[in-house]
Amino acid sequence: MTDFAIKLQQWFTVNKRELPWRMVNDPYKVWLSEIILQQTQVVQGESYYLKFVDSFPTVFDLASASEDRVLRRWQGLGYYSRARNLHAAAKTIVDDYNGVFPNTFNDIIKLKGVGPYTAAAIASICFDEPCAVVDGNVFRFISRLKGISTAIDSTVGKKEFSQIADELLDKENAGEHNQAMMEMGALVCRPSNPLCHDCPFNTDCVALASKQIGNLPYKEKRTKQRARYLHFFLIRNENKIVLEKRNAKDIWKNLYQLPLKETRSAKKIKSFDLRESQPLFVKKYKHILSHQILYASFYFADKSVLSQLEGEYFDVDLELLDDYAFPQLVVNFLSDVGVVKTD
DNA sequence: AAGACGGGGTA
DNA sequence: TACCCAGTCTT
Repeated sequence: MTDFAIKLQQWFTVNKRELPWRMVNDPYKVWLSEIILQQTQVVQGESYYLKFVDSFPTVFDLASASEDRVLRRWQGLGYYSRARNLHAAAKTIVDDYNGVFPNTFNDIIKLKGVGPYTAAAIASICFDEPCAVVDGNVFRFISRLKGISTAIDSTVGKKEFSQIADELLDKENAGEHNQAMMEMGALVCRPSNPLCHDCPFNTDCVALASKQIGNLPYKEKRTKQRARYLHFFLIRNENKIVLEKRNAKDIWKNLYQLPLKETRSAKKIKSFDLRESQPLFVKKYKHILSHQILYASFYFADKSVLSQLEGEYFDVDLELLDDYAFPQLVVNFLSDVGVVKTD
């Protein structure tokens, strides 16, 4: 065991957070937590984890549930392919593994939605396989500790950081070591205002000595956003409203929404002939996603507007809206006009 | 190799 | 604003 690994695990023993998925090393629950925490902070994912464990205590419960029910539990968390893949993988585990979670990195990574990070996390935490995890926390911690400015979003960077993580790994305690690496990145070696004064490695840190903390890790790509203009129609009759399901390869796949007309610009809706149904403007929202800025308008309308739209529409009783997963944008609107209560 | 994919938080 | 988050999949 290296001095680094000893110091790291001593720090972890004292400072680790009590998180619900750390109570037991049930691979089903560890898997669930890892999928939920992809690109998601612990504070945001924790309540979803508890909801999932409560709704689907075992992989059999998850596999036998409908996709609608799984997506509804995921509502508001984003990156919904995670939920769809989670559901598909649960079926694989039940059908191909008799419900017994695969126990090697090479089998685990075959599951839908499981990549190198998640496979290493599960294999090390649950099955003591010596695989080093490399997530955003580990990239940051290593790049600063070693003073490495290779882009973390490049192919060579991924290889380089992964190799260093392998060298640092305590192979006898891979699961604890990996969690300690990530916890360091999350609690001490934070993106901004890292706690270098309290860091057990501050005398070893290359970036700290060279005043490069603020410049590391280095990333070369920056995401570009495009604008979209969405016009939703709230069509209400009696105690029902009209919905449609999103099926396209696009954001929010397999979620539900109000009847939608998308236009190329903010003004195009004016050429959209709505006179007969006399829609009443209600509310505008600007909704920010990683790659898109959504300018959304919501209108009250009646059923005649549907003849001017293309889509498969159906009525749903207001009492049953809880069974459908909606994009957060739609949840915000329905909540603001009192059609639904927020959970 | 580069984009797409959500939503919330920080400075 | 810009960047980040216990990343993965598609093109």
